[in-house]
Amino acid sequence: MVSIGEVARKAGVSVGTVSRVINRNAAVRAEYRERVERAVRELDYRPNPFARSLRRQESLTFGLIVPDVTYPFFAELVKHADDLAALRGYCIVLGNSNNRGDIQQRYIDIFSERRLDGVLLVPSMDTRPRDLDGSVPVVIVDRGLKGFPLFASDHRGGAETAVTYLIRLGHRRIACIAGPETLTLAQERVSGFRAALAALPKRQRPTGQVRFTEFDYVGGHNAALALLQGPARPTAIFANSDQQAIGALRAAADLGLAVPRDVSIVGFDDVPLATHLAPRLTTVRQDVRRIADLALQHLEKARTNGIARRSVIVPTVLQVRESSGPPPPENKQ
Amino acid sequence: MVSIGEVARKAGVSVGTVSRVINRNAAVRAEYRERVERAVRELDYRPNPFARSLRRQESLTFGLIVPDVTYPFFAELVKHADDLAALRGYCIVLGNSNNRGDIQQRYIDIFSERRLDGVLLVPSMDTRPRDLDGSVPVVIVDRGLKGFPLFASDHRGGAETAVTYLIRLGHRRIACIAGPETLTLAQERVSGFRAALAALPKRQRPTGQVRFTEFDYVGGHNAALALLQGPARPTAIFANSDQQAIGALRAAADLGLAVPRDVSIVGFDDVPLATHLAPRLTTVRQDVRRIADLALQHLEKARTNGIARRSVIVPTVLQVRESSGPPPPENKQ
DNA sequence: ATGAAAGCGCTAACAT
DNA sequence: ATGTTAGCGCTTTCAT
Repeated sequence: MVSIGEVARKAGVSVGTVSRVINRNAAVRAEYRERVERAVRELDYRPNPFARSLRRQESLTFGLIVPDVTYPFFAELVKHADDLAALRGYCIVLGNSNNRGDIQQRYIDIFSERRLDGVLLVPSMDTRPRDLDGSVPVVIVDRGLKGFPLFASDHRGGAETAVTYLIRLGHRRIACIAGPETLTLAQERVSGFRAALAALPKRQRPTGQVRFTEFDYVGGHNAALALLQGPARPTAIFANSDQQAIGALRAAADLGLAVPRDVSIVGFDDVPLATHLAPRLTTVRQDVRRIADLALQHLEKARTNGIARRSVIVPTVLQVRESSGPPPPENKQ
Repeated sequence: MVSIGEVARKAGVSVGTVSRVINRNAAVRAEYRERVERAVRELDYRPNPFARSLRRQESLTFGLIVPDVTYPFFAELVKHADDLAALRGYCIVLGNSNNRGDIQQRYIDIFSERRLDGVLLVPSMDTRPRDLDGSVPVVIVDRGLKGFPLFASDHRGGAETAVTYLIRLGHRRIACIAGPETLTLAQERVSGFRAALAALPKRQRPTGQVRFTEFDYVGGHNAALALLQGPARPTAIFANSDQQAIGALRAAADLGLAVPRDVSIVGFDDVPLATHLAPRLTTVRQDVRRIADLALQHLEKARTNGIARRSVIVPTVLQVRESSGPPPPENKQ
């Protein structure tokens, strides 16, 4: 590996000058600059990042901790974060917490030991990380820890819009498959769900059963099975993730129910898969890229300005597709 | 940030001794060791990783470049790689090449500039990376560049098994939705497909149309649409990814065809989603975790032994589920 | 077994 | 505008 000293010698200048040329931040005589650039090229010189980080106290690296990359929504988040970070000259090191608080904590520790410049944290369900105002700046993304500033979608508003849409369609028995009860994210979507129901006059107010469960396929499948086999079968299900919605689709198929003829299903996230199912999924679109961008931006400024003190809420958009429609005739009011 | 010097002072020993205690690789008098350990604890000392990397010439970090994390198979790979790397004390920095050769190349460059200890590369479709025997050890995973050593599944064998199974079921018009023609991976699966067909005596040899396309939902959807609307509609489709198979499922639904009654569909990968669709997907299971493990293991040894010279092939297992069955009666032979 | 000190490769402050 | 040099924090050799 060629060092800055060798470049300096070859170019016939001092290491200081070479450094100035490389970092383009100081005036260097044109002739020297060229000599240095040529030497760099000929020796194929790459500055040693460890030395630079040691000196500058920065790693040009962010950590990203997600509950599970194999959930399509998080995969999307990872993809955008990676892309946007690269645009800014940063790398992303990944931490897959597997929905476990202890693993999440381990990654926070590792990332702060490694002196990353910041961490994007999508908290896994069960634990509030200690040490959040420790050595590494942390920004919470997607789902809030109660009371912590957050970069996320308007979960409540998105849910309310979706359910209002179902009500307008004529549904009066609407169920909600929510996320794990411990997550504020789930609470917020449920509260949007309830708000939509509450908007109707009391006497025709729809009934709204809620089931809290995992955000994944299995959670949605089981919850929908229970709902659809229970008393007063709902004519519409509002699931809090597309994965749950897919599980619900599967449950409907299991029971010989057609979607949307017998039951309407609405999801949340609008992952790519949503448009490739039969039927295509009606769902609440989150602007993941924008969320990632804002969070990254914030992290980049964090060293100078300190960490976020206020939450940033990004709007969602309902995508109406085939999996929702009017309720069966006998249920119309 | 507390430095090793401060620890040494507090413990009343030299920095050398502190270093020896931290790295547990040298004999240190028990009394000193304890004094050092206490000082470390009380000061909450964490060795500076940049200084260590600078000295040791290692980063304890691997890069992982995938065509697209949002493809469930790659998400799975990333998850396992992350987990297994953490077990070994390594971190994974991600590079999402977006199926583009130029971005892939950019990540290879970035990763070697950053002096990562190794790179796991799942090549994107169109470009052979230059500089493969450059500064950073690279291991190719999943899909081969012609002539390069590779850690991957037995693509050919997996395909052959799947198609043989369809033939045994009685299918005689079997089509193959393959990956992009430029990938050896696709070629190998097609060759397995053809080998299975060729095993039958000439006069009853099934016809086997092949369509090369993207590995994603859209590719599968379009290919299946064309296949199912073409002359001599196949009674079974062997798709080269679960995503393609899902697209094919959608195509069948579009055309009012029931699966598996009118057409059987088989996928490849066995991503988690495969068991959560209606109908559940028959598919070829890849042992992603094992592949990731072997590749990582190899990378860890690479610095001493040099990079792989031979490919490692991991067996696959056919998972029979609901999306496949005997052909419609009128097609039985 | 331990301390002293060189040196990894760079940046930035200082002197000219 | 440029060269010289201290020092970032660690590991490791060398002496003892």
